[in-house]
Amino acid sequence: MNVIFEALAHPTRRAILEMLKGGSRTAGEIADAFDVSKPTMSGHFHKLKEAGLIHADQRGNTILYSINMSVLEGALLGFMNKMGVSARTEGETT
Amino acid sequence: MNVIFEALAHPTRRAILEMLKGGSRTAGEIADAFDVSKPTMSGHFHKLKEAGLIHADQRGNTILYSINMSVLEGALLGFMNKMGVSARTEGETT
DNA sequence: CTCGTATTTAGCTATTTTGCTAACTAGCTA
DNA sequence: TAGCTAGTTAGCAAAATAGCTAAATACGAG
Repeated sequence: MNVIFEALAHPTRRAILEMLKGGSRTAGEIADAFDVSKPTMSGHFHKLKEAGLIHADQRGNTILYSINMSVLEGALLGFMNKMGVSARTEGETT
Repeated sequence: MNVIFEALAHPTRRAILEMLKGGSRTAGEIADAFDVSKPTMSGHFHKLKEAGLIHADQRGNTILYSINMSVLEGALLGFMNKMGVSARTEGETT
């Protein structure tokens, strides 16, 4: 849980997740969308991966990253629940 | 928004918010509940305050801190919304 | 096998964060 | 006013973060 909130603390990493929300992208595609070097982006990927927020899929020469929505949801809803912030997932009846 | 996620990135600060969820507490009461020095706690209060997540109320000799739930809710729900995570506040009909 | 492309790892620097102790400020009480 | 209590500010050190360039790795194409 802590590693997830640490991963979410950087605006670039939140933007990567937002971009991935629209579908999987290669490391290069994502990197091109930001104004930092590829190694720096690679470091961000690493943190997101270590938090379990994204998943890497080697596709030949490239790496296809995709978001792990359930991990993000779990962390956010879990924290909201602990904080007494009322929120529920679509369809939940509690 | 960024300042809020940065504030939420530290486990002690999240724990402070969780403690404050149960009602207002003085700086000393909160500090006593954690195993770090008071100046360190004061630094955490400062970050939470600068993020708008807590509010300080001077009561004579002591400072009473309380959580600003709407700010926390706004940030979490706002981010979830941007990420396409389905969540709504209690009673919302959208 | 060699070359080019995609991406990460290594190694470095600058900045920020977290924590500490010591000192200061403000308010209460005697 | 003097002294206590509550809390913050100042100043410092250690560690983590974020960024860079250069080099390494891995794969596919020729």
